[in-house]
Amino acid sequence: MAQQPANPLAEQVYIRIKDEIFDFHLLPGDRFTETDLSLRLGVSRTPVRDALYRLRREGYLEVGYRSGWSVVPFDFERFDELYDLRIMLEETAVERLCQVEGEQPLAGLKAVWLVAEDQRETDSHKMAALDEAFHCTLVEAAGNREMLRVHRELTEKIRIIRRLDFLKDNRISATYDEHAKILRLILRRKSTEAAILLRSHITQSKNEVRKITLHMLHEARGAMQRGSEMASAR
Amino acid sequence: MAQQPANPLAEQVYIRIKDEIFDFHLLPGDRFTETDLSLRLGVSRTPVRDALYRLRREGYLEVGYRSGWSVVPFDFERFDELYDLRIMLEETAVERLCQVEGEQPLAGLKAVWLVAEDQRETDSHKMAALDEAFHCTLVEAAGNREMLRVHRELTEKIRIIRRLDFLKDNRISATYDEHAKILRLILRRKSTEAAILLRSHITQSKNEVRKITLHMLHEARGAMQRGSEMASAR
DNA sequence: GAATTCTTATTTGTATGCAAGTTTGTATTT
DNA sequence: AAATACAAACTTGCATACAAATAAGAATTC
Repeated sequence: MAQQPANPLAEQVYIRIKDEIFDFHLLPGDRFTETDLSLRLGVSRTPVRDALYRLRREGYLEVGYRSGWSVVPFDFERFDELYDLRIMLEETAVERLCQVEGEQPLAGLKAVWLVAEDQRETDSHKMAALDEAFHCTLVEAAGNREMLRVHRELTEKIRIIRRLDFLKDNRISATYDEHAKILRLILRRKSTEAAILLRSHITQSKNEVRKITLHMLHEARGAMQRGSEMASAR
Repeated sequence: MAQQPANPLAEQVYIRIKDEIFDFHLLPGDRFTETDLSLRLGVSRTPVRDALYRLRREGYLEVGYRSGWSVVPFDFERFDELYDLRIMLEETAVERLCQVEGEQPLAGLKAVWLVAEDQRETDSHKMAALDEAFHCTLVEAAGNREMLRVHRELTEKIRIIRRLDFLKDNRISATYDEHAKILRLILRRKSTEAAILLRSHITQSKNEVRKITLHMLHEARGAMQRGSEMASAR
């Protein structure tokens, strides 16, 4: 019943390459060719090309005219701008949620974030996923599909550095506290306060990310790989 | 010196098909195949496919698994949501522009919009282009490239109906008046008033668009075609 | 006559072939 | 020894060939 994706192979290749970028197997600046990939993945160049061009349009890769592909280097200014866009989208979402009459569609969030301390998640990977889900749900509940689409794309693009944020565990508990506060404010329709808190919450993440240097990236690379080895070993 | 686009043929095909959609040569619901297009345009299926998949990702086309392509039908709710997204982006831009110290980078706009009545543009095509440029410039001047990118994509997506707005010529003079007011408010750093006026200005366009029925679309098709014939005949 | 099944033609997804242009390594020259 | 010129190998962009799945139509059955 689940309808087949448009071109299955290209989709798989897309996910695979993106994962390799996010797991820092493919590092910013790395160069490779279409033939490399098609041999390594065991498919022809056609689906590989489809996936590569998609990733190019999304800003992850660049291609030189007959001179190969490369992973685009990190651009921290761009991340800053994405965070600002994110603040704008989520603030708008929160304001709309506070104006909504009747029950707000945020029941799922309560079950995750309004829990006792010993119920909290500690794994940084899972925490990153929960954090994403929290913010996406806010935007989704606001009911504008285009804003949701933009927010989703944006979320994908900052995921690579957002994951690094949760490697410090004080960030995990801080996130729990702030999410809980924001959620309570929304449920009580304190629009302005919720928006202010949300803005400072995201700004904090943004500032944490600023501190991330290339040195930290390499440290993180190790952590990520150990993490995924552990994950795949169970 | 102008660097070659990544794949020239695919790019041309992309522009061509998009134009055909916007000029209502390809109507919502129309079906076609890759081979059709490749024969009609005289290129192979490869660049055609590249272009089609790009248009699909942008929401203009859909493809059935081994059963051909079709132009997606109009979704007026989606247009509404795009207009709301647009309001949010431009309001933010205006607020930022009012906070900027020193000279604002809006000199170009003054020359276009703060002119005597007899200097005003009357052609609906050119008017639509000027209107687009006005709003894009606002966002661009605010300095966030990601917001600008989203705004550009959005502008592309509503262009198809925005053009219809200026077929009524009272909309042209109203637009001139409102743009002039907004611009003056920004230059005088009246942030709140500028934002309010901008919001109502865009909302008006949004409401005009709501009135557009499929019947109007067909009328407009004639006008568009006559327009482009006249344009190409001189 | 209507519904159903099977066959055939159509359509996209994937693989491969070819050509134009770039890069890289080598040989030659100064 | 350094720089330059040249050639061969690569790399992408586009075209074409093939395969799998779908849709449409004809034949058949009730």
